[in-house]
Amino acid sequence: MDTLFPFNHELSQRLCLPVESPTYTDSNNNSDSDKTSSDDKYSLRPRLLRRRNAEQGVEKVPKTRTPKPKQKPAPLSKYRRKTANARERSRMREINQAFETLRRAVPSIYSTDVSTNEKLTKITTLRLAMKYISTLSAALNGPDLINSDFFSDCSDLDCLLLESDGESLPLRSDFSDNSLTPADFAVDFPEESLTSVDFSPDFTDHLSSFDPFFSNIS
DNA sequence: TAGGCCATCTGGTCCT
DNA sequence: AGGACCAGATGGCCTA
Repeated sequence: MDTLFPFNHELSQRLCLPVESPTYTDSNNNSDSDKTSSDDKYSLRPRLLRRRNAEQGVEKVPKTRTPKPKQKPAPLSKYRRKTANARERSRMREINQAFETLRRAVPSIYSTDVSTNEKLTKITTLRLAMKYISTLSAALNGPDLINSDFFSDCSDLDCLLLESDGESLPLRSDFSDNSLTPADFAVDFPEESLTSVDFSPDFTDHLSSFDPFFSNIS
């Protein structure tokens, strides 16, 4: 079994720590030694952490009396586990509904891959939305810019995604004047919610030529 | 068959 | 104490 923990074993020997042999239980039987949290798997043991911090010059935290080891809380009862799972499912459902709304909010010509009729993945949706918002913001700052961005430069989805990696999108600066809110781009919002944006008729026509969504804004 | 995407379960942590 | 949120693990489905 030690072979599964060569790192721990070697480390213990180097640091003259007592070697602990891990014990295993199945996931439904949470014994005290069944500590499979990310802490145990990915962080260093406290003593090793202190040593490394000292080597790196990290300010030493005054040692306080070590509290008694925390009692591991008992696993949830079957009932509470079930209700927690149900809540988690409904939380994920809400997130997915929000993704669906976002899919509809990005220009419809990009909301499906024409060749396969597949819906956008979550990550693709986010990237496209970032790009879309960025482009619209740029357009609001100067309508001339719109000709050189989202709608005309890229003729295919791959091109858009390459440009939508989120690395170079000036979103923060775009929204610094508070003239736009994310709600302004959501198709599910009533027209009244769009009043914070001052769209001139000419500019609205200009945008409508790219996306019918803007024909509703006047 | 490998890799991507997704839903679900689960345990940990934080907050009220 | 219980709920919300998060991230890891896992397995299913689909496509190249």
